[in-house]
Amino acid sequence: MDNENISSDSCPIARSLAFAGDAWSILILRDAHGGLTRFDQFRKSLGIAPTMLTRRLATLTEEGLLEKRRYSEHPPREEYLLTAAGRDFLPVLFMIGEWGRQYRGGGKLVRFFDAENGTEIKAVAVDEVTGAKIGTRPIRMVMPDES
Amino acid sequence: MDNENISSDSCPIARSLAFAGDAWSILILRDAHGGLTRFDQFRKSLGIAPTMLTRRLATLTEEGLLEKRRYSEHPPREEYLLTAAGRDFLPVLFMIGEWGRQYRGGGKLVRFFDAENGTEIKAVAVDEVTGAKIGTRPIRMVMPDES
DNA sequence: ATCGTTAGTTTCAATTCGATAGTAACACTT
DNA sequence: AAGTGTTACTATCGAATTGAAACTAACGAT
Repeated sequence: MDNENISSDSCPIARSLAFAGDAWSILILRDAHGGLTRFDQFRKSLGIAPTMLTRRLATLTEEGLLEKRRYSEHPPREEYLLTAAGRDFLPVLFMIGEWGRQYRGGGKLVRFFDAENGTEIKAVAVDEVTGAKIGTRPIRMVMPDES
Repeated sequence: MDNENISSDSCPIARSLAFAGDAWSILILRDAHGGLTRFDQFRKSLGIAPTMLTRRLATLTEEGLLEKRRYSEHPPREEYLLTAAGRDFLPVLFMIGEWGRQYRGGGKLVRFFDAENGTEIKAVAVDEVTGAKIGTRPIRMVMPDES
């Protein structure tokens, strides 16, 4: 998909997708948010081929969503921790999840609760300024000028 | 990525990704939200190979995010319109965009404004119940029981 | 000394992707 | 009437990516 050109695109969605535009990366991020840090934990959780996992972890690390930390010198062992950029991906995960819950919700699904007051979390995207749900008010798109 | 098994997964994220887990699909959805409806509009906007586009449009249609509508009988011509499920994908697009804006924001970016009051839209994900931003409060995950 | 664990690499076949060219069904122009 | 343009594709084929399986390195435990 020629990620080089897309990264210089003026669309922030395209730019995000240039690195995390595949399902494995997003699933790795999901698991990282769930607390997994190690190669084998990801491998077992995802059933991913080790070649894929190596490459995806490397990309996510290069792109600054994960960072490698050595947790043992002998033998040398690394674990992968979320960076701030990786943690800030959580809202994306929740919105993807919310869509899936609504439109692919058959059978049993994992559920998330607010740990403090016990209510089930229902993620919605709102405009921080108006407080309105995204999609409920007309939107005007402004292209950057060429200057 | 064996979408069959993943669709029966208990994770709503995995289920969403089983169909829209590739960058082209998401970009098509983005353009559909931007008002594009026809094959050639998508092709030119995305620079996608027609083979890919045919396949992606077919998948998105099968999965119920787009619907095909005949807009001309002679010659037979179809256009692709967003369904309710497709429109409800907008929050996902906005959150992906917001992440890109924050972490891949160099250079000029498209911007979105509330058409009514002119303020720039800043999409944030919140828990509809508590009103708190997603990620600012501890979360408890509950697996579905096996019964 | 052998087994198990962790984090990979190597190899290779199968699938998918992307680019290019071609097709079908018309409308429009000359 | 013939040629050109538009739209929505399909066909073909080489290149790149993916997935499965086996193997390796560096230990620690028994």
